Amino acid sequence: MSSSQMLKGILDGCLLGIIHKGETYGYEMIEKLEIYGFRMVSEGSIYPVLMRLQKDGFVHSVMKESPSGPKRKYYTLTPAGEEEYEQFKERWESLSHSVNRLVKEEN
Amino acid sequence: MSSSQMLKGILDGCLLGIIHKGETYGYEMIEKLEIYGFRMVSEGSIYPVLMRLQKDGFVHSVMKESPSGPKRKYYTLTPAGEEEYEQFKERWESLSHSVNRLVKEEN
DNA sequence: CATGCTATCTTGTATTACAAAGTAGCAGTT
DNA sequence: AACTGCTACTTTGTAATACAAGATAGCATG
Repeated sequence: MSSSQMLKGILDGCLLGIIHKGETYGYEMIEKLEIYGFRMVSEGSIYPVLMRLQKDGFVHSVMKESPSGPKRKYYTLTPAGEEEYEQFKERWESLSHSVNRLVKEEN
Repeated sequence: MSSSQMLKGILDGCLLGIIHKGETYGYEMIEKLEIYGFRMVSEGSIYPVLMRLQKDGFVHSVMKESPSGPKRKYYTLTPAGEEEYEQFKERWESLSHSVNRLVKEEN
């Protein structure tokens, strides 16, 4: 039972959420996740997720020049991605309420 | 991205929580999970978890007669199990706050 | 030209939820 | 007695997926 196991099935929804807030690229998403409090989400975790999201038609990507450094792959949500994000939020609401009822219940 | 993936790393903590509330057995835990709102957590999910928890020394089990039906394996938390449950709650707090910041943030 | 930061991708591994199937006890009905 | 359905636990195989580790490469600064 580790923290990383708890991320399963949540990470992809969180990435949809971050892209939903505005076009962004992989490397920057890692920094944003850290700001939200996610500890040590590594590149090896998110790049495969981004590719899966694209394969499933939830995101669209464009290569753009960086003002300094290598090119960046910027992601945006497709309509299907917006819909998927809405569904993720509902699933998260349901799950987190269940866990909180259990964990915070007095007795 | 399915609901079942979101359970990963959470189910074992929830089982610790249910046992923490009082001695109980596998079949009954499934019913209790349903009451808390967990949808369709099947036997094939929880029995392997219970065996892992026992192997790791977090729970102790005793076979007892049922007033009707086959014998039941009743579980209780060991001190290490109580400690593990406390740590799970902290990890859950941290993770759920991070996700909620992301998901509920206005922008 | 060497170092370090930025940026992406790939491979292999470990974890784990779950479907499916099996075993078996007991109660009530036919 | 045989059948049906509920209770109760176990095992096997599969699919999903987070992540470590490593590879590749552009750019800037000293």
